[in-house]
This record gives sequence, structure tokens and C-alpha cells, in this order.
Amino acid sequence: MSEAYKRAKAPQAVRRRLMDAAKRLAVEGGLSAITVHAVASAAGVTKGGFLHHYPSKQALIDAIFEEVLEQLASEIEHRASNDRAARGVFTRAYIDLAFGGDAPATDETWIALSLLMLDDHALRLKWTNWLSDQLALYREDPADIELNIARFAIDGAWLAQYFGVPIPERNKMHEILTKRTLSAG
Amino acid sequence: MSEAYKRAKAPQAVRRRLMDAAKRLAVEGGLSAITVHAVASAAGVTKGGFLHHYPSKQALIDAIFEEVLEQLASEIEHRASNDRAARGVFTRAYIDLAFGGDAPATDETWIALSLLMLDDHALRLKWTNWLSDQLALYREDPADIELNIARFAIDGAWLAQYFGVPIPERNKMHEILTKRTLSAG
DNA sequence: TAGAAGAAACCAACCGTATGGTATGTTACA
DNA sequence: TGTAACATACCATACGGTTGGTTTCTTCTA
Repeated sequence: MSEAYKRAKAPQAVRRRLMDAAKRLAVEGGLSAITVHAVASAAGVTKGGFLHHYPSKQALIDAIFEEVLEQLASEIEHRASNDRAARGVFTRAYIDLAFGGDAPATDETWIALSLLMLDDHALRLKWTNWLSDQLALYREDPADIELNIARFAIDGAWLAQYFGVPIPERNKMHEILTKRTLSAG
Repeated sequence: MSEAYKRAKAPQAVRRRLMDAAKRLAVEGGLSAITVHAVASAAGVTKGGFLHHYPSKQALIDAIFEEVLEQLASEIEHRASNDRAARGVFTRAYIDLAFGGDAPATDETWIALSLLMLDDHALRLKWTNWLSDQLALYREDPADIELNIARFAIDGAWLAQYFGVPIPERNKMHEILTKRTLSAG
């Protein structure tokens, strides 16, 4: 009898570990590092265990993506709830989220998200739909140039971070970008 | 005797086609679409042909990367040569390059570049080194917040484009970003 | 409340396929 | 006539997924 059989069954914890392991592997080694074997074994389980919980590798990826989108929406909502301005509510929350350095785990999650999207057309579509839904929800004008610049800058800043480039004067940048979402219309 | 043997030998043209095919495949199908077989056959040659010109798949990727960096540097240089301002010369050229919509091939090339980098740590390093060299060459302050914001925004805009999101009012955005590289210091 | 019975949670071994790369051959060019 | 430019056949490996088992949990009944 294999030793692993003796462990307590904890399906929910295993699913969590599988998701986290996949994200971590993606951040550390790019999306090509996400193999069924690697993820499974990083989560302390075999391929069989992996494929019991998720019918395919793609299913896990989709699950991660959905979860991250939900987390993102919830973080945005939390930040937006204290914002009484008429314009740029979503974008400001987006900026805050990117610069709010209190949660490094969040950064990893975002990077993993981006990596996943970049090789998967369906996920890219989900992302753009999510974004446009959010913009609609917070009544942002998708054509507002200033807001678009700010959001693009945030995306670029993620990339820079993933590339290992230190961003100088984060706080100041945070402040400037935020201010511009408030000024003109 | 196979038909292909009868073609005129044109090694230089084949190498060119291999590079272009790899870039196109990356843009269309993500980096996982770059397989030796796919690239070779898209270039009208077999795996053997591919591996005669490049000792490995990675060698082709490296060659593409080097070439793109050189092209980029040359485009930047061309644009910078007409710029007499003291600040932000590189960044303005970078912005121009991204928004100069006359060359859609350039866009594809950049996207391919980004895709390649995202799964290859060594290439990411090469990119950051290239960037910091360029900043030094044009005497840009790497900590200049306004310039950093502009460059980040450009990177984010590429991504958006790759994601298929139309960027509203490109010209206006181009103008605004450029203006900000000129104003304060 | 015991325990039987079924379902859920795993593991280990196997399979087909795709991939990067090698070895060896064939044709064209210099 | 040698060398560069290809093609063809082959190889080892890694991958996603399947199959069939073994163990633990849950639930239903007497």
C-alpha cells in the first residue's frame, strides 16, 4: 500500500493547492511550466489526482481564470464603494489595486492571469468582455482617453514588474495617475 | 527524386522566410504555435532544412529577437535624429513608433517580440538591458516619472491591440502622450 | 449505533501523439 | 569535386489523457 493513500482525504484543499501551484509555476517558469505532472506534483498529488478533480488541464486553467476575475471584481468593488466621484471610478480602483503593494500575492495572481491569457484566445476574449462589463457597471466611458492611458500604463507597469524592472517612485506615479482620472472630463 | 530538391538553392531567402513564418505563427497562434515543423513547413521547407540553417529552435528565436531589437533601435534612431529637445527623445520616438500606423508589419513584429519574451527569461533580460542601454544612449532619466508613464502606456496599448481591443482616438492619445514628454522635467 | 455498501478521492501503469533533434542520404552550386 | 543546401527516416522524451485499481469517507439501514 502506498504511503499517500494513508493521508486524510481533503479534496477541497487539494483543489486549492492545484490552483495555487499552477499560478506559482506560471509566474516562475512561464506558461510552458504548467504541465499536468508539474502542477500535480507541486500540489503533492499525482496526475491521476489532478485529473480526478479537473477533467483536463484546460479545465484547471479556466477555473483559475474565473476565480481571478471574481477576485479582481471583488477587490475593485471594495475600492470603488468609497469613491463618490462621477468619473473614473473603475480605473481608480484598478490603479489602486496595482499599486497597493500590501499584497504581493495579488501581484503574482495578476501576472499568472496575464500569462495564461497570452496563449489562449478564448481567455483573452473573456478578459475583454469582463473589462467592458466592468466599465459599463461603473459607468465609465470606454473612449475616455485619460482613463485609457491610465489603464494602459498600469498594464505596462505589470509587465515591467514581471520583467524584473524596478518601478521608480511608485507612490508618486500612483498619485499622478489617480489625479488625472479626477481632473478633466 | 523529390520535387523540392529541384528548386534553386536560396539559403538567404529561406532564412528570411523562416524568421517571418515564426513571427507570423506566434502572432496568430501564440508562442505554442512555434514548432520546428510548423515554422519549417510554413516557410516551404522541412525540419531538416530548418535545422540546417539554425542549429536549434532556440537559435531561430534568438536570431529573431536580435533582429527585432536592431530594427527597433534603427527606427528609434531615425525618429530621434529630428528631435532637438533635451528630454524624452527616446520615449517620444517609442511613442511615435507605436502609433505610427503606416506599418502594420511593425505591429506584428512587436507583438511577436513580446510573446517570445514572455516565456523566456533570457530574452526578458536582453530586453531590459536593451532598454536601459537605449535610455542611456539618449540620456533619458530612467526615473523620470512622466516618461515612464508614457512608455508603460505604450506597452499596455500593444497588449490591448493584441487582445483585439480597439484603441479609441489613437491620434489624440498619441498627441497627449507626446506633449507630456515635452512639458515639465 | 454498528456495519454494510456505495461513492469519492486518490495512485500507478499504460497509451498515442507531438516535439526537438540526429543521422544519413540526395541534389545543386562554386 | 567538394561543399552547402536541402530532404527523409528515425529516435528519445515529454506531454495530456485513459484505465483500472486501492483506500478513505459518507450514508443508509437494521
